[in-house]
Amino acid sequence: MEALTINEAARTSGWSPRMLRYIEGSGLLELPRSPGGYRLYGPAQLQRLRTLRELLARFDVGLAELGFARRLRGDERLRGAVEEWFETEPARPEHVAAGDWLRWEQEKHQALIAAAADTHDLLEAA
Amino acid sequence: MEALTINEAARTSGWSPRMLRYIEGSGLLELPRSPGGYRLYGPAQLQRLRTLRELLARFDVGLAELGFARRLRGDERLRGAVEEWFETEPARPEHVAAGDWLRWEQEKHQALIAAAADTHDLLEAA
DNA sequence: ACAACCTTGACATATGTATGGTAGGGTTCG
DNA sequence: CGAACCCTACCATACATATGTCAAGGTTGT
Repeated sequence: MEALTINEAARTSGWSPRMLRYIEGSGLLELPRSPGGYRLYGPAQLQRLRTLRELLARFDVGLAELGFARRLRGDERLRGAVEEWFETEPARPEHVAAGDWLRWEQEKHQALIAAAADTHDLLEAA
Repeated sequence: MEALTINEAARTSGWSPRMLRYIEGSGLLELPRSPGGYRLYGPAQLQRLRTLRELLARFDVGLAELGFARRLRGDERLRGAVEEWFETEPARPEHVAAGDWLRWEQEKHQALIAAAADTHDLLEAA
């Protein structure tokens, strides 16, 4: 046996066996299995588990959040949508006159104008 | 009044007033306030709220996850650490001999070698 | 074969996320 | 001024995350 089984891996990685299974289930770590189905932890996996621990502790991040980061990396469209959302400048220049405000906003992202129609109405009514 | 107050914004954005406050608190949306402290929703904010809704629904993402994406964008070091973690190739080439396996791993990321010492011992003992 | 270890699945709990209320007290604006 | 609306601060709930533990049954290695 060249690789460690789950309890040995737990001792050397700092995670509990329970969490090692949980982490695998979360998709953050792929593990080879023995013919009988035992999870096998080699140096590569152990290293990842240790750095994972360090990473989560150092930045106070959760496994779920890392899972989302993973999604972001893998899903081009998700990443694009998120990027686009953040890129939309939320700051309103103070020197824009109240009357020009709406137009100024609408000119920024034509693709989003449609949904803004009712807002326009509501604003007019106010 | 050129901007909407929270209940009006709720009606046009699809979020409940409660959630509008929650979203502001989550840091995903900054809002100007009236002199008396009322949250003010202009077209920019309303647009963002609508696209936010769309984004979360379309990809089944939560506000907390978006919050993490925000952190990733803003925190260079976090992003680097996460990137590095994911970049570490978890795949082990099958043609690496058992004896060379550890060395092969260790050569990959020198900064991480220290923590691997006990693993080495455990592996030797096995 | 047998002791020691692993697997999956289920139950349990503490904390966090996402929402909805309510109460006491200020703000707006006609 | 007064009705209508907003604010902050709680309480409450349903589901998710993170973890522990236990039971019934299969795997390993000597």
